[in-house]
Amino acid sequence: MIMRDRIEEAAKRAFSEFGYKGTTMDQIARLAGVSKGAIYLHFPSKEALFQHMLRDVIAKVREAFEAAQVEGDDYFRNLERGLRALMQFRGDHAMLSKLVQEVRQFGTAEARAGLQEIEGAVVDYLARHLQRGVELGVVRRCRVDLVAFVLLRAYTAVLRDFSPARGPLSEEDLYQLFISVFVDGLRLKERETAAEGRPTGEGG
Amino acid sequence: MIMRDRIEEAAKRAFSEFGYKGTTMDQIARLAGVSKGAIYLHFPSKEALFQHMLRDVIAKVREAFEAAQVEGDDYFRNLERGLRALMQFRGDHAMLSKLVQEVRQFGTAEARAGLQEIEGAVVDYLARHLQRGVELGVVRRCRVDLVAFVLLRAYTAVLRDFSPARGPLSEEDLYQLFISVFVDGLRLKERETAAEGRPTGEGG
DNA sequence: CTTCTGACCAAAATTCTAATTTGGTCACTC
DNA sequence: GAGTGACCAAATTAGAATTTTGGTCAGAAG
Repeated sequence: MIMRDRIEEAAKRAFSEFGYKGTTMDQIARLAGVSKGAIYLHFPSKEALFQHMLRDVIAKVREAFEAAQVEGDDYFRNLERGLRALMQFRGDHAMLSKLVQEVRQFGTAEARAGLQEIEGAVVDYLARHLQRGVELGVVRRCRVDLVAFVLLRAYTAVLRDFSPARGPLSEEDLYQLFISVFVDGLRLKERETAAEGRPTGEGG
Repeated sequence: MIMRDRIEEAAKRAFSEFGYKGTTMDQIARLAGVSKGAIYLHFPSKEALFQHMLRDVIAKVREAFEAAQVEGDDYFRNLERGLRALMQFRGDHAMLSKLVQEVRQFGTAEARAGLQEIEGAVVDYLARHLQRGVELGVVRRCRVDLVAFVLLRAYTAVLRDFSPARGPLSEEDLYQLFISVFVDGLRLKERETAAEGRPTGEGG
């Protein structure tokens, strides 16, 4: 069983450095110090090996989210911290960021499908997290799958496309956005008017 | 000046049908019934002509948003109707949907830049709309540019990537998402607990 | 037997080159 | 001055030649 581990280790390194398309089975075999045929004793194809490695990534993503949770802290504070941890993870995890680059640069179908699979898993996980919030009575009843998807995409879009183009966002900016848009909602409640920092109530 | 109009009309038709890369200056000239040199009397390059046509699209997008507004109706109802109109517009407007397809299929740089320009203009427009809401006292104070960006991206993502993969969304689903996530916020307020449709307050 | 190897193959990707097409120009016509 | 279209360098395409790649399998190793 030591051989299988060596193959997985080599595959992880290769996919992380060269992406899906840029990695060859020969390369993995060489890196693992085994023959090419040996790989096929454990995995039926390059794509199967790749998808096996993706499962590792998915597990790690969850761990990153969970590691950001602080026991006893406010539900939404924890959720926001988790979302930020997910964003951080994308930059830190070599294989993930390589796949993102590969899709952008070459549009490799397998890499694209892989990222979609990861996103799907993360959305599922987030949805379950939200569902727990609903059952705890802190989150409004809603289509948690849809909300999870929107949260993830919103964070990704803001950090990837907004921030670089229109000036960087501080953690505080992001947290304020999260609270004011998603948590409290955009509608200004009557009783909040005075607290909004407007000195007088006179409106044009 | 009739000649310039003929050129613009031909350019619009050509870009709409063949995209940026697929359209040639000869083609536009033929379609407009003028010589190629004539085009260069009015536009310094293919790209300049293309960007001129984009300004038309941007104006039309705004009109589509405004046409969806109902005088006297609730601000957020109008906003949601406007967002849905923007989504509709993308599918209906030939040049816009062709550019989206071109970017997906070939990744043409000019088409990508064009779409970004349109998005930027729409976000600016939406941000001003939100700012008016803030001044009217119906929208919470916030970074309207960031919120406008998030709203547009959220709607696009849901309709383009969520809905096709996980079953279609009715207008009602979308409106509920909009209200519960963006307008009222995800946080369940104390007084709402009873109204949420849960018969008794007992929670496991 | 099972575990593993590496030469081998068809298919896919890449490279090289010739031929075509394209955006843009300009001497010329009207 | 407004408009034309032959013309050009540069970019794109076409397609054959070559290399690389995922996957196989007869046989070595244990």
